[in-house]
Amino acid sequence: MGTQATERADAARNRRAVLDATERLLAEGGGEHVSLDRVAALAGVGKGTVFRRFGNRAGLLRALLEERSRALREGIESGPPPLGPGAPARERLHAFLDGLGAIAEGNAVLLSAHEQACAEDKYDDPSYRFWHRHLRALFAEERPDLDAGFLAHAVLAVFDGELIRRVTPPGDPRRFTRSVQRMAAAMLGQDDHRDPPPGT
Amino acid sequence: MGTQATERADAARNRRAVLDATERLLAEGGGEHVSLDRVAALAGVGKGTVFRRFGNRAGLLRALLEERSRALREGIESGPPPLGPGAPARERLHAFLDGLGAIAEGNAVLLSAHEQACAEDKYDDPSYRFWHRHLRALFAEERPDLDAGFLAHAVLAVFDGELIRRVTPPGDPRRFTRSVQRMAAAMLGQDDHRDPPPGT
DNA sequence: CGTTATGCGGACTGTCGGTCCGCTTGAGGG
DNA sequence: CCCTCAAGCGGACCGACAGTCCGCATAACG
Repeated sequence: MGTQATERADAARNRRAVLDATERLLAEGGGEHVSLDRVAALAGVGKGTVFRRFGNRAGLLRALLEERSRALREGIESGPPPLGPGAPARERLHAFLDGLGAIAEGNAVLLSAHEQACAEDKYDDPSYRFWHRHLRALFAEERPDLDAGFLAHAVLAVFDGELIRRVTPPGDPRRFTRSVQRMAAAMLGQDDHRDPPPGT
Repeated sequence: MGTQATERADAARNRRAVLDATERLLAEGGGEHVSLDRVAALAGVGKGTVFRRFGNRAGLLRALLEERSRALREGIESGPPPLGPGAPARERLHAFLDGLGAIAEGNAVLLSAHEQACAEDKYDDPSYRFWHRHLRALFAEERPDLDAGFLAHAVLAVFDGELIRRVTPPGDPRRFTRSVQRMAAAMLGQDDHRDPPPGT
């Protein structure tokens, strides 16, 4: 990704211009009227260029989303704990949801647009699969008795742009993230972030 | 709903024809190419008729969905326990998810199409709001310490047509429902469907 | 059977995602 | 410095679709 091995200078420039234009349109109007015509016009390139670079509408939005989440992905794979490997599953889960929640809260409109565009092949999206694998592994480690794969889908299902907008009151931008974290904790069991239960 | 106070006979006939045609198109091809042109053609009516009756694409799909879920809704409001009023929250929750899960499993394609069409005003849909209110009340009753409203959204978020298709293996059509029920039980706490905890 | 307003149909419009192909231009070798 | 040529560009073009509109048909009723 990023810059291809051999990418002509103008191609790279256009790539950025298109991405920036998309971002601006998303920020200005509601995400719904981000048509590819408009993106191309605002970026000052032809429509064909957009398609050659990103394949289709979904690809364009996905590229933007991946740009936003690359750091989180790398942090999970090889960063320091508690996000990266090494911390207990509960803490990694908390850290992961904190990071993903922040991205989602800051890009709710982009998220909606992407969901819309991806129709329903979003479950094949590499990013989705990565988050899902990670969550599944964490759940499986902590609660081998539950269906970790399903719980992972359930947690991700809540990352819906419109829902995030609805549950985020003005003046408390991290409320969504906290709700998700508490829900995930509830799924794992009562002992939220306290010591192990007294039953042992 | 149903039949308006004064509805001309041909109007009622067309209404049914359109609904049936939509159903057939949904069943045959994948839900994506259920264009209103096609629905009108198959129903043997003009396009204008479809729009006059249902307002728009989303309205058409919603009408079909409401038809499918009317019985469940009535059962919740005034049917016998455990679905209707009177049973403990845990049991009502289980019964509700059983009913809603059955509808969702049997109408996954319709569900996808509806999500697609509703873009993101699905949270204003009367049906959605009804399910949400019900769930929220049940959660609040059992776990007043958690954010019942958010949990209700989280449970409903999982009712996604494409997800249902993905997690439903051939030969186990109720697997999705069971997964949802177990997840909801986990949200409420360990004592799944057993007797009250020994702490009392 | 006459009257009327309710409902009908399908041509029409505007927009969008996506394709295609002739032209331009960056980049490297002579 | 210029020549070559493929990588890249742009925007005309296409088909499909949601939604509108208005002249016409007909159900309902006395």
